[in-house]
Amino acid sequence: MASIKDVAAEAGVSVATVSRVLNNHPSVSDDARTRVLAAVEALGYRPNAVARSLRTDQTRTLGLVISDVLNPYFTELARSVEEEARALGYSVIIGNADERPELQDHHVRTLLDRRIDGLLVSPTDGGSPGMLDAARAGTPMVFVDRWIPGLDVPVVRADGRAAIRDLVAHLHGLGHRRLAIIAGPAATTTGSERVDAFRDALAEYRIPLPDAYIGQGDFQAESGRRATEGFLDLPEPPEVVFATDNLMALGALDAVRARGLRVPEDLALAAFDDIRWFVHTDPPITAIAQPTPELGRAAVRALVDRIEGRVPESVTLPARLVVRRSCGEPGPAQPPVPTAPVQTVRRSKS
Amino acid sequence: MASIKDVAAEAGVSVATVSRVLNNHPSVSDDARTRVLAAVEALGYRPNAVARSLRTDQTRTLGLVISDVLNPYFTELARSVEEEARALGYSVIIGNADERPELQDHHVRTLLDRRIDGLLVSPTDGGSPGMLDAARAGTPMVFVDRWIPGLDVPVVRADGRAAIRDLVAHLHGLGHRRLAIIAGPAATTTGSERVDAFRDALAEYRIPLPDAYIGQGDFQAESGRRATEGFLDLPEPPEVVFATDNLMALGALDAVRARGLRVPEDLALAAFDDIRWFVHTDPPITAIAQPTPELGRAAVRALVDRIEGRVPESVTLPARLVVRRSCGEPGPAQPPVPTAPVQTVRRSKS
DNA sequence: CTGAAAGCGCTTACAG
DNA sequence: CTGAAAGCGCTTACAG
Repeated sequence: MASIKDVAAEAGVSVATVSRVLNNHPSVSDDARTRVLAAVEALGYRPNAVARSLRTDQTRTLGLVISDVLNPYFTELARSVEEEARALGYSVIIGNADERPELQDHHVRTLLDRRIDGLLVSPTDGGSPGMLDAARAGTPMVFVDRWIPGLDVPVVRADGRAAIRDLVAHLHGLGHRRLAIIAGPAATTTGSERVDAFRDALAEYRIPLPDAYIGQGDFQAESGRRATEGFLDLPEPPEVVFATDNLMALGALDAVRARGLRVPEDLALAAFDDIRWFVHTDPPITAIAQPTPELGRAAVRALVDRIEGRVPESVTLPARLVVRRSCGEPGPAQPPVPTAPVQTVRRSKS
Repeated sequence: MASIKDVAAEAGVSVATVSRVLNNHPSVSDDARTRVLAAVEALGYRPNAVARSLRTDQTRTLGLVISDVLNPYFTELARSVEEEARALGYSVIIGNADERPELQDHHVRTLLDRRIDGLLVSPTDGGSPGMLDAARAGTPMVFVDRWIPGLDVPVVRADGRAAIRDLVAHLHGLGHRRLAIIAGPAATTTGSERVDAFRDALAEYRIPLPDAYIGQGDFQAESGRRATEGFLDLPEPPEVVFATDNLMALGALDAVRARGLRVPEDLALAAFDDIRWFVHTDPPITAIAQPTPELGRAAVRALVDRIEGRVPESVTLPARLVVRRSCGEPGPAQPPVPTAPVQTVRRSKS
């Protein structure tokens, strides 16, 4: 592979001059510039980013550590992150933690070893050692979606409280009184917040949330299946299950189907996080949608602000309820529904 | 951030010695080793991967350029690639081409600038300039899923021909005679192969595949929607549509639903690529499943073989038909189906 | 405007 | 077993 030396030789100038034209330094004669460019072209020269990074102490690379690539929510997030980063002149390296703290730490460490300029994280837990070290070491960092309380790190996320209130109002209006939830890990903010918001909203209707109606999940499908089976085995099973992410909703569907039961007749279902397939599931699933691409973009902007010496801002965007048919909503006569118009309920004020 | 010099000073040895213990070089005294390790611990030292890469001329990093991260097939592929790479001591950087050749080239170039040790690609087209340059420049490379003919690059992929024959036999057995297909871009191998295989299989039943029954898609949902609308507008619409990837199948479902029609009564649907949601769609979708994780692993092994001086092998694995209910298969009385056992049809011999 | 030189943080023959 | 030194490919004061 041609190096800057080869280009310099070919152009008959010093490597300093080559470097200058490559970096658009103003003080280069037109003549030198022309010859360098010709040499670059002739040799198909491409600067070695590794050498440049070592010298300049910046990689123009962002690390993104997400909890699970197979979760469409995170995939969409990753995509918007890469897009915005590219627009700002950065590359992004994704690390998939698979909801495993040790794997998350592995990626944080690897990313730091590569001297990424900043780190975007949606932590898998309450704060693994590597994570905490990174934050304390002063690595530019921003949390997206999930975060770790008590750290001085900006957070970009969606607020689901209002949408969860809307959901509970919706379910109550449909006549449901026994409502259960499949929670994510309590160590994650989204794990605990969604349960809290759900409990608070139920309280407004004086409906309790007994422990038996709280299924402990880990944001993966299998845990949603298990939790749902647990609910169905109860002497008095719930009428509705609220799965706090789309994969656990998938698991819940698996469980219901495995018993030969039906949604929503035998058990209604709602999910946090909306995905395109929810329109076509049997039945279409009522869900809470996050403004995912906006979150990704805002997170990148905050991180780049921090990296480039500006003051980063935390951002909270509203989530919204999307009503479909999985909670026993009235609709066109069964079976299979034609055009199911998507109703959107705006978040209630405050 | 502590450098190797700091560690050397702290341990009272030269940087050479520090480097040796870090790289497990045998000739280091126990005493020196102990002191270096203690210094490393005390300073929380982590070697700078950028500097190491510059010096050793290897990054222990693989590039993976996929056509679309939002496609669950590629997400699953990416996950298994990262997993296998990690097991072999490599990191992977993913580039998402979004089915756009220029974006693909951008990523190939960026990855090469970073001096990745090898490149795994599922090309978006017949071969963008950057792609071709990389192959010719001698970058260790392996194609996964899609490939570019005429290049001396190993290919790891699934063979869908047998499964497509099985599918056509299945559809014919169900009484369907007017069969349409939504193709991917002709410039991609998977785009053209699936149509060819479909046409050949139809020919065995003396069923023609008129141009009007070939919808031109681009592997994205929107194109599946458009193609399906085109079919429905035909004076004699097809009885079945075979979408050659899962996103175009999603688009097809959107189109059918938008007209207030039903699958499979008004139009049957089958898809290439199986995803977990197909079990729960209305109706559950008959699809051709690829051994995706195995493909990812085999591709990494081939690439690492190539990088480490061994001889890489091309690998072709069979895809298989998974029969569900979207093609008018007989099943438990409508509506909503309880336990839908997944039948698997093994690939026919030859 | 231009070049010689230093230096980023490592690794690795080479000499002892 | 150990250290001094060269060098990977760049960038950037510094001097001219």
